[in-house]
Amino acid sequence: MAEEIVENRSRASESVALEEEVLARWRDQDIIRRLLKHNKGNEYFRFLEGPPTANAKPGVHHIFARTIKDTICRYKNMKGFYVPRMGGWDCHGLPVEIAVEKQLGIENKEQIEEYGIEPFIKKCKESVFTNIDQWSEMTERIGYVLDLDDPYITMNDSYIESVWWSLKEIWKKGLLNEGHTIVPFCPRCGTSLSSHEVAQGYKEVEEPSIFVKFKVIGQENTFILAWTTTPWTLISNVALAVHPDKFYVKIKYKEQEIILAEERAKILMKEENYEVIQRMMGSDLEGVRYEPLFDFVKPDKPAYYVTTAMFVTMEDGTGVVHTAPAFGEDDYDLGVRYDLPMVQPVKPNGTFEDIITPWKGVFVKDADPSIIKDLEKRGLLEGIHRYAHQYPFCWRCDTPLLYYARKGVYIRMSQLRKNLIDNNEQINWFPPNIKKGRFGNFLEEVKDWNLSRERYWGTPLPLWRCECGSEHMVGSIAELKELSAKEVPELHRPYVDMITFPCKDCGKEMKRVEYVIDCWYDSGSAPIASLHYPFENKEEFEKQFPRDYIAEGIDQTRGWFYSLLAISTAVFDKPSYKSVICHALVLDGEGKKMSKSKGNVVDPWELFTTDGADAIRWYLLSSSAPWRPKLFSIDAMREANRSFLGTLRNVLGFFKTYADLDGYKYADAVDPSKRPDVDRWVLSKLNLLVQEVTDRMENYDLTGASGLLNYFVVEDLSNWYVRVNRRRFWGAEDSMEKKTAYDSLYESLLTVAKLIAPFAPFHADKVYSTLGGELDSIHFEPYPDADTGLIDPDMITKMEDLKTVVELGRSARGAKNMKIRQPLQKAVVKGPDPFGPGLETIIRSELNVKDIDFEKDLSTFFDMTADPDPKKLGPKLKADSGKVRDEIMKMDPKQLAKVAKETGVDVEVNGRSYHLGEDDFRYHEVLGDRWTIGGEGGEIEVILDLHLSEDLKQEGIAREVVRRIQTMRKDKDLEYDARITLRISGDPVILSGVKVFNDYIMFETLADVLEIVDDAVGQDWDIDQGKLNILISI
RNA sequence: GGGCCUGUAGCUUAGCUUGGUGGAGCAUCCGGCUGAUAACCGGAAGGUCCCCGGUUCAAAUCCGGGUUGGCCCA
Repeated sequence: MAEEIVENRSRASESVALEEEVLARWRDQDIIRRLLKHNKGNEYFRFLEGPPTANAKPGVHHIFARTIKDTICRYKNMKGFYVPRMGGWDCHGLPVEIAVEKQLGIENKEQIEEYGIEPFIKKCKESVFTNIDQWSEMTERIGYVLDLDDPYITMNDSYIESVWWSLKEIWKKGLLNEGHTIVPFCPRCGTSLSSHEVAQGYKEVEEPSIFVKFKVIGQENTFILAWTTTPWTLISNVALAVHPDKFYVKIKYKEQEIILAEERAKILMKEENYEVIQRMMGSDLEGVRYEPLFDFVKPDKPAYYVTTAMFVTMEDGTGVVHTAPAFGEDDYDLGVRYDLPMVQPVKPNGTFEDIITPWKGVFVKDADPSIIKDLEKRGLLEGIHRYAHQYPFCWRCDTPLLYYARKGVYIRMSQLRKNLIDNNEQINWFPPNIKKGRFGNFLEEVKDWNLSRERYWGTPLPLWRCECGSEHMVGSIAELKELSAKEVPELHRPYVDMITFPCKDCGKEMKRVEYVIDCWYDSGSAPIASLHYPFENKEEFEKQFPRDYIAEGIDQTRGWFYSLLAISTAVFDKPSYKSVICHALVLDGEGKKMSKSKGNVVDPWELFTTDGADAIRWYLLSSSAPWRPKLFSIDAMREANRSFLGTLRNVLGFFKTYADLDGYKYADAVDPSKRPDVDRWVLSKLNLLVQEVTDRMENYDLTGASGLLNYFVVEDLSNWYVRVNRRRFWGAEDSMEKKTAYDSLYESLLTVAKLIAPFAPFHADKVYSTLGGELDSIHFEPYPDADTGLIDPDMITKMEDLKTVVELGRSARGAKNMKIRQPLQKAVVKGPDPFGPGLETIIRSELNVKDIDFEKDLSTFFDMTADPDPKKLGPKLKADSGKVRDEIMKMDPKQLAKVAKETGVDVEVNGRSYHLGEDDFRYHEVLGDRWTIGGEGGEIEVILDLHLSEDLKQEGIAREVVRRIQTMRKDKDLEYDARITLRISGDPVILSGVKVFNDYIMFETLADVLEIVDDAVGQDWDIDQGKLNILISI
């Protein structure tokens, strides 16, 4: 076990050493910066980096995202495109504020104001880049080509200025409004929460839910029954809502007449007796007026009547929903539709206003029991139930959240719904189902975008307002300067709040509306603001819009993917990106989310020092499609490293070992048509690979491409081409065989290196430099083009058949326990046409046979056998059949078949004699004892001749001896080309083999002398054929 | 609570669009090969294709319900 770990380490550290060497070279030669300019002047491939927040450490999932981005961009760069890759940092937002609050030991807005906005945002600014060094180092270490020298930074004034410009564009189109929105609000912290924060705080709670009776005006003793889980909102009730298309009933119940939904009546009243007086549609109830439950607040608009709404469900309650527009989103929307008054008698700290005399100053939820009691006393309560449901709590202080109507500024995205959907049509989604599914569905129901945040650290909303109601949206720094005639030190709060200017309508002072904006708007503006458009880079912006490609986690569907599309639709009515890869999260080995509290987080830095970046990159891209969740297993990653990168390094090592010995340089390559069949095969496969990989890459199919590359490197190149051609590299003298082998292997390695360069940039560059690449880095090379003229489909088919033949031959040997080291005389192959002398050599050496025959019919190798057919014997012989059968089975089955066919068989049992004819037997074909078969019954069959002549036996011994000598050479760490002297003693049978194959043994083991002695004093060996002792000296 | 995705050998996964005897790799065991490779080759063993129901001559595959894990939303 311990050994295994050491092995894995050393294997992995080979990778790390290689990468560190390449990294050092990249640093020396400034490769990354040069790549950023590579192909400048050519056509653009327009990529956009989604800005991470640099105040948290990068994790494995960030490496995943960056690998996906980098691989596509590197590919396009090699394909000849100029690929600008500007880095970006997302700086604003509540998470930053919260981090600073923690640092300062404060936790609400009052405390921030006490501390001072100016020092507070200074702290925010500092905190933003807490971990920027880690991000930069990670980016460099994984080889992500990204411009970190000149990134876009969402908190810079130039960036903010472009954001302001876009907001003014939207404002000019009349798409920016102020109005109420219902927001989740923590009464204790005094702030609304972002949806992300709310999502963290859902808990299952059990609360009282009550059935309340609303007295109908103008109908004696008649009530509408409604249901609520928040009794405290009844004080703010202004309407009831019913479903327009459902049936409602008026029933007689306990001497009163009650109106509720028919479906609900059946469920709620099933144990009781009630009589239906009247049946009607919900829409029939619209406009019915009722008496308010409470009269603390006098509404300023008509209220207290029945409305209709589609959101009313029959899942629970009575099918009648009590409506308080100030305290629920559905309620609010309904209020807008019916122009209902907004009754809001609750203070921001969650207590009732003084006008609610009985409960003034009481926290609303605490007032519930007493409100219930009050209703009960007045006979308006019909029942109380315990009701369990999910309710949000403040994730920081555990206070139940309240939904409040708050004023806010929003973009009317609902008005742009059709544009969003049309623009989405032009986007190429990976995986494709996101387009119509998750994202498309979201667009179908898109809501207005609540842009405003009552916070401090964010892009300030550039809206100034005068008390006369006049508004002005500022679209640039220059405009602000001109209006105010003041210098603006920076665009953040509180500085920007101090800027005022006279109202053009009334001359009074205009003040900024003190919101900052949602930070998703910041990052969604990146295509515009990263270039400081339209103040600078107009031409560059036009060249880069829309972007060709972005890639982020699937959690960004309603985040960045949406904000990008929303802003470009609102400003330009165009999508801002054409293709997008949504990748899934990286989970731990058990499929659980990685989190610090679970302690299952994989530290990227550890992986960099143990396994290296290419291993992580390759594993993440090749294991499954990017949108499949990655169950990150270090073992699986090591396996990917071992099998792919390890094999590649090894093939390269093999090439280098012999190329150095022979002083081989790639020059004057032999024309492929003049190379051996096996070379033309590998070049066929290579060029096919180029074609197929390119096809996958063009379709953003990184996993498909990596699978093809893996197969070629491991199976075709290493396990087949190198394996079957090893001897061509060993030969001492220069030959055409050898030259072409080098040429073909060199070309294969170089092309493969270029193909994998986007995936495993370090290994690719190492292969390139080892092969003597001319440029400073492989990454400046063009991506290979397939030479389709070299693709020979017949050759590919032939080789597939040949491999099958070898496989079946080995299987045939295995069936009879015949070692491959023992040469056999003949293989007989059925199925394919002859392969030709070149390829047949491969079969001869792989199967260790002297001859190969191709036959159409193998029946001559089979003998006919027979056994009695029990179905025939039974009916004929009855009780004796078993005994007759036993008797016949004593005979040789081959002889039996012959006799049965010729004369029939006579048997005597218990004194009775029987004659069995030809038809009483079943016949079988069995292979003769001399042969062994692989693939019997298949399309291709291989038969091997097991007969061993004296010669073959002796050669078998010779090969055993060679094998032992080679093992000893290896153990002694001899140089590959070291010459040796051999002294061998042993059993006579062994020595006779050695004598006959003296020259062969010397040639194979690079021996200058081979002496047979009486008693060699080297190593003892015990092989199948006998014992021997071998002494090697130099 | 809702929407989307997901579940296949001990582990990682292919197959699902278009129904027809589930296929790899790793790990295990037996055997073989080896002067590039702790690699490789032959063989064995290992499956409730998450569960239940439906459609069908036939379901891993299509449909419905449930469930696991994930994401998004509430």
